[in-house]
Amino acid sequence: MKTSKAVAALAALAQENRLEIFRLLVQAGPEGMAAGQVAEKLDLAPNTLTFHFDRLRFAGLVTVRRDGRSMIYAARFEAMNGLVSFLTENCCQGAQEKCVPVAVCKPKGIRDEAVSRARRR
Amino acid sequence: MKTSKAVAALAALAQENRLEIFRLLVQAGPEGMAAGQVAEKLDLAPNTLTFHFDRLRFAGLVTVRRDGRSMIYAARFEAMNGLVSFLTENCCQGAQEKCVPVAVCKPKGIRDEAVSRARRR
DNA sequence: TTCATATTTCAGCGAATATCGAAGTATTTT
DNA sequence: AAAATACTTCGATATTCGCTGAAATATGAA
Repeated sequence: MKTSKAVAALAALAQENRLEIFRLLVQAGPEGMAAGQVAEKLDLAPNTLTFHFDRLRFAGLVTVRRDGRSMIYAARFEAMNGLVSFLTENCCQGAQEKCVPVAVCKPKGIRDEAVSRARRR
Repeated sequence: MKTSKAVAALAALAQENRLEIFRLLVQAGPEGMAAGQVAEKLDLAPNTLTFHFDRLRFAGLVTVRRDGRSMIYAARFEAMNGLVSFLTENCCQGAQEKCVPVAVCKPKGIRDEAVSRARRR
């Protein structure tokens, strides 16, 4: 992962509301959640929410799809794992048995391919 | 970990120079690095570097100690691991065998106590 | 078609951020 | 004590950020 990409992701998460949005999506899993549900759970104005979703999306941390009149947002687990491995890269100076540099989270429905792609970067 | 603490850490890392500083310290290990060495490696003005170190320190991501006329900065691995586990909290919806929620990195010289303290939060 | 629901776009404003140059402080060397 | 080294503090500035309110767009229901 490039530094600038990591900075974008960290900046996107470095805001109280956005961090909660992202964590909600992480816990919701790969199927995601409708924007309206998120708005309700976190008590945010719809336009504010759009603003935050845009930033998360631009940073590569979430995806969207339309379902009827709702927009379904979902966390991109590869991005999250990639960020974690970037942060912890070479953190153990040889004590490899104690380190878990990649593939921190692999929820149901996420195939191995995405994880190994993140590992390669 | 509280959300506001995580936001502070993410904000501290959400800047190109600071992220590189932190990664350098992570790779340097628990003994840390003198400010001057960091300045040289990353080609940063000393005052700018102080500004960034202050933010990392305030966010709980690094520690300092004086050694002669040098200031030695070191990454706080518990903080890093705590942040990672906060981000990935409950990310696997029951597929626990595939998840590594805490203690991602435990370098030489970091005792177990610090890791288990992070786990408790 | 008309209305209701779900979300996005736009303009604007106060607050926070990153960097720079100049001056200040602490520690070691001479 | 004076000079050099290693950082830190201060003041100023241009940029970015997060929120609000009003209006617009897209889809579904009546």
